[in-house]
Amino acid sequence: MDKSVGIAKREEITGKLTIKDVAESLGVSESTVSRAISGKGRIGEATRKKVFDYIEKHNYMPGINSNGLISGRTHNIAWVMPGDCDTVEIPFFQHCMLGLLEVVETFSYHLIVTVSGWSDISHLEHLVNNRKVDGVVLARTNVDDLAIKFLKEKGIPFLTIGSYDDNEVIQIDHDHRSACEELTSMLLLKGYQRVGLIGGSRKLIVNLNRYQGYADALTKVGKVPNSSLIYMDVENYVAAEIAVEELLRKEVECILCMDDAICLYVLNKLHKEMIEVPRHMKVSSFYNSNLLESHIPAVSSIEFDARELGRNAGKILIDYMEGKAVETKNLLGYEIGLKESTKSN
Amino acid sequence: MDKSVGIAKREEITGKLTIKDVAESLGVSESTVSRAISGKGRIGEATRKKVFDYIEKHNYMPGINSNGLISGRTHNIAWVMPGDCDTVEIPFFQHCMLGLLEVVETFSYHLIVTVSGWSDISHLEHLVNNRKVDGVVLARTNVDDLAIKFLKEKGIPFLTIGSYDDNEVIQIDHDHRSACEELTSMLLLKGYQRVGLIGGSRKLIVNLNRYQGYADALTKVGKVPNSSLIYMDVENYVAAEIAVEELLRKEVECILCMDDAICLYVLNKLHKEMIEVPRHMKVSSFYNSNLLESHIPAVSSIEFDARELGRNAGKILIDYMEGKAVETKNLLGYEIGLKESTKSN
DNA sequence: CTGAAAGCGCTTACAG
DNA sequence: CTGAAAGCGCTTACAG
Repeated sequence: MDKSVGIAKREEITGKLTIKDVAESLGVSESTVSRAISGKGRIGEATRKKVFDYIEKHNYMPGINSNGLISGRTHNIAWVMPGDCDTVEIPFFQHCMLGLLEVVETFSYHLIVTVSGWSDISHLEHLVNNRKVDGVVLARTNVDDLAIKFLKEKGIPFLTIGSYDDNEVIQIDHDHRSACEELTSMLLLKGYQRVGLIGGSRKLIVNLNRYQGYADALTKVGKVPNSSLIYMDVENYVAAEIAVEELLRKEVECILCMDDAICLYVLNKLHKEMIEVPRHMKVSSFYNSNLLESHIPAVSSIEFDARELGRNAGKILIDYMEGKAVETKNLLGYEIGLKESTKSN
Repeated sequence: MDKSVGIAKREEITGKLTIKDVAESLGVSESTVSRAISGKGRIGEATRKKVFDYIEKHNYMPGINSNGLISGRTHNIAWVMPGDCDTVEIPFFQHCMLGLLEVVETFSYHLIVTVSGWSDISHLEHLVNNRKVDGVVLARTNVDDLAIKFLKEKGIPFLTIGSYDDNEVIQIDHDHRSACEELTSMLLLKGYQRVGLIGGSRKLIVNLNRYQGYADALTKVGKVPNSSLIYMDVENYVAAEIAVEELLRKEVECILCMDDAICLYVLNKLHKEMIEVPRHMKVSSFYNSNLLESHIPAVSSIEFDARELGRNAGKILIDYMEGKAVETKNLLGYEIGLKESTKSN
């Protein structure tokens, strides 16, 4: 077998055709070529065809930079993900991005990805300050979000995936609060009296909303959230394990998990403790990623369409950038999937 | 509660500061300002400071388009994912992209994402033809890859994640062939005589490589791959179910799955059939995503570092774009994780 | 319908 | 050390 290893070195820069070259070769003016290509302004059909044939044959392509210089636009949109996203968020962001990409590309925009941290938004700043983008989509909203503050100050069009308590910022989100309320209510209705909650970081607004939904459901039936059954800021297996141990001791009948990563921890811990689901403990998740896709028993959870969310986000932002009036608060629906894991005995 | 809904409409375009404005306000020439900012050419320290103070205070930022016009570069790199990527690939691509992003941003490039399909590479074409990018990274290699053909023809620097049988294309990949060979060999060594293989699409080069590795291992011990125990192009649950049924009938002792999505299907089917793993059947995967992360029993598989792959990809491409000589074939290592699912009884 | 000219915001030899 | 001028590749009034 020939296992020769190759070495590549870049030689010349491909000599790119300019509008001037085309004009000269064709014996017309640059303006004419420009008009032929853009289709703007009056232009003779014959000339038009001549130009088209030529650029087709010689593979002329307009330089985006020149156009950008003139229009002052880049036709780029930034997609800003958290750099520290965890297991559950990865597929969510990916689907969301794919949906966003779909509509953004339909409108001839391109998508520049970047990451930002809790306290470090330097990449976003670079992108915005260097005017590399016309608009920005934030993939997540945090409490006291630096990126939002920065973007507001800059006055650049932007939209957040996730809610934010500011009527001036354009935002789109699934209705986590209602969804969690509804799911919790259903469980309460099934007669489960003692329901524990294990949730993630309270720096994420989505978790705050999920908590609210849970609390709303309790309030509706005249209960008050019992803080001794609530564990927030659970972000790793150990924390989840401890929460489960304590909830077990407190003899809850059902454990609500704020997302699938937590739910996975919980299910593993219960398995370890030989607690059978749903026979001895009901379990439900507030977010349906693919993590639990094939878990046996199937886990009850709320189903959201991340891709559709991304599509909507793109549409709204582009509308806004093009001067249309858009609503600042946009909420998308969900579905509740009651499965095996919460079945009554 | 105040539930007023907001409406946003974009008003004026923020009046952006140009180098001319700065020059006039400071009573110096544009060239001077330019030199102060770029640091190129001789410039008085006093002037330099004056300019810096001013742009700091008034928040002047250079227009990327102008610079691009002059340099002919965009400082953008394209990240091209398949639009149809499945469950296993999503976290892989995400991690890979994050690694790529890391190094690309270090070198002051930005990353433009786009998708391409089997037969539709129009978005990539648009990006390249409009000179929006200086280089391209292909996230996956297909058999008869249209994108590769297109990029070669264009002469734009690019790199593929995944192998490709062409010594001219710069490529980086995990060593799937060796990895699969090694894992298969280990299983063979454990004494499993009849080993079945269930694999995905043969249009993906990675699957071809994995198959090769499996075949290599058999060859090494003087066996020939038994085609009746090999099921390729298995891309959904039904196909996997059929494959498992047949392998069961053929009394294999062990099932090798080419990736975690297939493996998940297989495990589910075995569970349905009440076949216990590893007691009655050994199961192993050739790729370790997070899909099986918490499966009980833990599943043997090969572990790759997608993020590191992305980082390396970025470094190599940038080196190449900057005129350095780079190897065209780059292979990364892996680890074999033997777990519960392949334990002998 | 087409051309000459000015200009988008910046950089970079070329003179001072 | 600094300025005036030309130019990057294109578009768009303004004349013809």
